[in-house]
Amino acid sequence: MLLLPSRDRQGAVCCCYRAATARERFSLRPHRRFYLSLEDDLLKQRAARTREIEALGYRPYGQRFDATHAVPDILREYGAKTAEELAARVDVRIAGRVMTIRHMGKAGFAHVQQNGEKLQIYVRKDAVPERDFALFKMLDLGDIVGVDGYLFRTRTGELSVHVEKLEFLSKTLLSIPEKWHGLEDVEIRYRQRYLDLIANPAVRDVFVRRARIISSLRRQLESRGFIEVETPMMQPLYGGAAARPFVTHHNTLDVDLYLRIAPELYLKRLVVGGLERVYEINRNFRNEGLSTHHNPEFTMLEFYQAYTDYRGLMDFSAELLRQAALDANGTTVAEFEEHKIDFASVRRLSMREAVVEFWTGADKPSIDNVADPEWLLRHSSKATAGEALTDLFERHGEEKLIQPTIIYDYPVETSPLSKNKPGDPAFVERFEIYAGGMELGNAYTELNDPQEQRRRFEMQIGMRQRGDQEAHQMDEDYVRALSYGMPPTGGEGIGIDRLTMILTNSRSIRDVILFPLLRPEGPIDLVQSLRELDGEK
RNA sequence: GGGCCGGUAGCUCAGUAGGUAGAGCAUGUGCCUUUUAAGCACAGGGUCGCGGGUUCGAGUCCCGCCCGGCUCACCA
Repeated sequence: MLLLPSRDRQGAVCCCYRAATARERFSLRPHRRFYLSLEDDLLKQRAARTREIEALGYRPYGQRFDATHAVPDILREYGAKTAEELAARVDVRIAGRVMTIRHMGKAGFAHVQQNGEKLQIYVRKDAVPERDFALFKMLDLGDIVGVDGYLFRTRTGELSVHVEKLEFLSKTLLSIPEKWHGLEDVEIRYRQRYLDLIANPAVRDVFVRRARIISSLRRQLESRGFIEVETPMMQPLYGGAAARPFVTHHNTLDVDLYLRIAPELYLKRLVVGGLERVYEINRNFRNEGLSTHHNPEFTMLEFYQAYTDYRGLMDFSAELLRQAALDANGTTVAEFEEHKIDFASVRRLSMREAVVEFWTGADKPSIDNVADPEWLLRHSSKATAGEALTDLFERHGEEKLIQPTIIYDYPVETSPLSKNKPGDPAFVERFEIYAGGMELGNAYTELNDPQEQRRRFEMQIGMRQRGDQEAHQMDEDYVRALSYGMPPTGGEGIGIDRLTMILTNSRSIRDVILFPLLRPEGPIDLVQSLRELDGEK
């Protein structure tokens, strides 16, 4: 009886978590058919109306409709034209979803929405075939129609289509959200994103801008000779990041596989093979908590460029971000929460400098302090000086990095795949990009010495044996690939979701992912209602 | 996983002190040929997230559970 989620979760427990029998499930919901809820009522009305539409000779689920314009095109092209300018008749043929209807006896107005924008149509009895006016009178909010007519301005000045022919293209059986407040229930917005997109044009805009960001990055990489590749998402060994994986199973091979936590090790194998500039934009999966900044599947751009190093990537990253901001928003300045974040330039600080600069509280350290292992270990509970420095940076610096900032030179302990800094073996040539208080990207000069890589993996295995579940595993094939010689290479990953958050002023990562991960919803009960309607025909 | 907040009509929300469950939009019927949150009249629509308890009586108080949001922890 309830077609929308957000209530009656008990059934969900029953069917999803306890494997109840059909009889148990039925007995839990004994009242279901004794009530005639409003929504069942609406469903019945609309099913009946579907048959009436058919009786008038229209197909309730329509057919091809070749429009002359999309609604946004008309608004752009004719939005500024006066009534006099429109007097020279402009014929249009448009399609869209009916969002409002105002009937006035022998005439009426409606707004038709397409691609997130609305255009008013005016239907009067003496201007359309009799059958079309009968159809107009039985339209429901949410139906999809096509119209032929000409543009005019109403007495109140709104650009509208004076309809001469009405076509029916698709029936809605369920009610669309209310016109004034739209859809605000966050849970329904995420679960039924299609309703969110219909009701909230700003949501559509976020995803349009997300697409522009991705195509901007692709265009920039392609223009510099990078080629796009796809590497395995199901991997027998997972690696390239510190994270816990999702596990799955292949039946025929009878092997467990991991959903990748990063594509890194495969992309570098390709660099070994001579694909000197490669990139991949796709999903990573990490079996960890959810938050406003974390979704278990998220989109990363990773790219590798042979014969450069992390310094080269710093310059390139700054340009990539600047241009992506420009392509998404037409300006390098992004309004994010209460900040104006300017991607025109990117500040650079070493991690040690950042700890000093952003230190909160008394006894601010000196650069010499943060380079002193003993001092570091006194100020953190971590086991090694390197981990202590990272810990202090995360506690003091990270959230203050609002403007785009590169933090460089990381301790070796947390970076098993990066090349050492010459003359400072405790550090590696690595940087991360921060903006809006979030980590956006991570890059380094790739470690290409197979002996050193073997030692790093062994160090990680030691950490794993001491209980670090996220420490890297030994990947012997990767060491073998490096043993054939990988050119000196710089590699980088950029979190597309987070970049999109900043460039679309979205507080939560769920607002930039079309279908963020949620717990499965309870019974929907629509199929049963539809089955009953089918029987009543 | 911890803390805080929320779940009442299709949608957006009220709900007083524990005493017969409300509004606007949407829906149905009638009127209305340039309206625009169109208007007027009448009508229908609720397992108050689920279960248990206290009580003569629970949307309201207590306990447990489900779902969501924020936040902390972990992470990018």
